[in-house]
Amino acid sequence: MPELPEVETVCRGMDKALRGRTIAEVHTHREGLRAPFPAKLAEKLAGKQIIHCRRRAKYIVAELDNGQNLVIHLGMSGQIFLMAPGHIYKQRKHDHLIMKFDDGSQLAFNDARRFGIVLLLDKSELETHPSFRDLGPEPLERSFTGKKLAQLLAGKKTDMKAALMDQRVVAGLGNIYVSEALFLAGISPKRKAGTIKGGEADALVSAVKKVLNAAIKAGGSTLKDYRQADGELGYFQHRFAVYDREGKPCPGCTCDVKKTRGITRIVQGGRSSFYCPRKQA
DNA sequence: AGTGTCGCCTGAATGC
DNA sequence: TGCATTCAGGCGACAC
Repeated sequence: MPELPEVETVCRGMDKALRGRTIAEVHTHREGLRAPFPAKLAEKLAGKQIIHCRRRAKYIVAELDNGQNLVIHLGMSGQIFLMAPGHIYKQRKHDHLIMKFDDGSQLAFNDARRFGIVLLLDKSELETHPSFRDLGPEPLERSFTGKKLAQLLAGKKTDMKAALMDQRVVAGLGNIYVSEALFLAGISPKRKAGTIKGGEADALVSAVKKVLNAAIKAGGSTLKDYRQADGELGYFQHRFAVYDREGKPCPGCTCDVKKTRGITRIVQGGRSSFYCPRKQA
């Protein structure tokens, strides 16, 4: 379940390992994932140099020296394995795309559930492609303020859970960090989105930035030795306040959890939300 | 246009 | 032990 912090961590690892590298060979082991791989992907990538790797929403964007961009979305279960030069590559189950580089580095895109996607886009398409066109603001940018969020939520009848999951409102949040941010801001996932404004909007934006930055920091510390061994990127240990903690006390809890039953799980739009009904109004 | 629901896919966890 | 069922969820497709 890679969300913004996990994708950011993967991008940083890829950038460090692959910036300036030239793609030597590409192999695909099936037709595609959620969508077919771009036609003649291996041919189109061979010989191109990677200028840098960056993130937009939950997409990894590797800019190539011909103006094209290799775009990877990890979906639900996608993982990137980076292997240092000299590492003997052993194919794992669900390794769907392999890239080899001029210095002997290798990258494997592994995705058990195949919800991931691979695109090859021109620079201009990073604005116009359906996957990018409607994306909302990056939550960690300065321009993402309480005022901005309140504008985006104005008039919305959906609940806050759905609103923050909507990539058109803000880009990069998923099920985990929506629960975490709403808890930190003291806002119920059931609140109608259009009612969030002023101080609450400010608090929510601060909470979003705080949970994302903390998670990125946690991910960064796991990156240290990523080029050793198999170089798995994308998942790291991170302690959550409410996510997947049904029935447990929330941080700073003073309740009698036996009576209050602690953190509550509800289903919204077919997805679990975790929250504290006593702290989140 | 905005909102809500479904299905894609596999593996881990759970139930009988 | 083994088989079946449930659940996880990003996101596009679709219905209303």
